[in-house]
Amino acid sequence: MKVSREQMAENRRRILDVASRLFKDKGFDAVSVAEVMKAAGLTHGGFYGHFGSKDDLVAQTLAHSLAADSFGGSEFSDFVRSYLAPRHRDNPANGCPTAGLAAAIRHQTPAARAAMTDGLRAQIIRIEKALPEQGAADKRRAAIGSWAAMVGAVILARAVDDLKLSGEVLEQTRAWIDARVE
Amino acid sequence: MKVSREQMAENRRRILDVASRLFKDKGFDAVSVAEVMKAAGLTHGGFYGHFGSKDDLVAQTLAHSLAADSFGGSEFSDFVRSYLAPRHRDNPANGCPTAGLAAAIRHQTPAARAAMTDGLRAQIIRIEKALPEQGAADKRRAAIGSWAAMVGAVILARAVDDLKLSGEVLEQTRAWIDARVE
DNA sequence: CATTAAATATGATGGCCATCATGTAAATGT
DNA sequence: ACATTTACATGATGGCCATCATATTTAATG
Repeated sequence: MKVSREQMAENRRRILDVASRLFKDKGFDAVSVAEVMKAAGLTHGGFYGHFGSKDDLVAQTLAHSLAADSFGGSEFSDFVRSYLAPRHRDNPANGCPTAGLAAAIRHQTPAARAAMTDGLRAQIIRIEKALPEQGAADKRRAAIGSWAAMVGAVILARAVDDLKLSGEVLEQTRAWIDARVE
Repeated sequence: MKVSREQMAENRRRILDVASRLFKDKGFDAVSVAEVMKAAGLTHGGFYGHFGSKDDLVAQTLAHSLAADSFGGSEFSDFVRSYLAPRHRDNPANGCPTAGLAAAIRHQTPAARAAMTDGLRAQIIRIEKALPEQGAADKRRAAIGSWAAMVGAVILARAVDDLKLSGEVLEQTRAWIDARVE
């Protein structure tokens, strides 16, 4: 059945939101188009009215979710603390799309890689701005280095089986970044 | 046809080697059992004589490849330099299994996670030993922090579409780690 | 109100893949 | 040498999934 224009726009938004959470939670390959549509409260058939293909959904979902891949204007050290917290490690579905999906983007289409590229560029600039005063060159270096460490630490903490080791990775990385950025 | 005991052992080793390269290159999901066997010079049918399932292959491949996830006893800063080099970024198949596979391990079996856990523990200790003199607590912190940054930087550098940004991620992360570890 | 167009639903289709069943021939042990 | 075991090959099978074809229903239009 046909739905109103706004209903359709909302459906589309819901598909993207739901896809973002599912992809972050289970990975691109483990999520079927039908599963996304069902989670959005629709059936699989209507999917191709919104997106050209699953690859298209992946790319648009990335652009959609990376646009908000940010910290809420908080102090940098607070951002690091919450990013490297067990709560974030344990909730990939609601967490940072870079931590959840960056490694999988190598295997996606050029459009998806382009979305990731834009997202990374924006994130580096956001961190640069949030960093304590230093020279511009040092600032960029610290922004890139600390972001790499944050992303790497969350990925490692999520990969590991042992809660103690996992927590140590988060906490030591946090302290290590903090010491460098003070 | 049956083959000799040594032939069989060599076949098994070749399957693991080939699987390691393929998994790192294309990801667990994108590599089929048949593809692994073919790359090893065999047909798909014999697979289940060596491994109980594809999941079993994944777990054993991880244990196999993470056991060697090391630097050749070199100076730490040389290790960082070669790890964060374009050559490593551009050759996932021959590269570090942690950088290539850590993020995917969340979606694998407990046995795979256990292999990753052991691998990470060992790698942290290797780095601690290679680090310049400091207090033991500082050493562990620096080992974990710099390893997280290295893994994160390679993952980001590989995710991104723009060679300049990708190279900048590698080089700035290298410089950032170097400055902290001197 | 009647007509049209469009958004979803329902229901194929074809391909890929993990796994299994069975055949075959060579290696091993006696 | 022979019997037996066994590593591998060949050839199903069943399930899942992306995509498509077609039907249905209702918003949009005038």
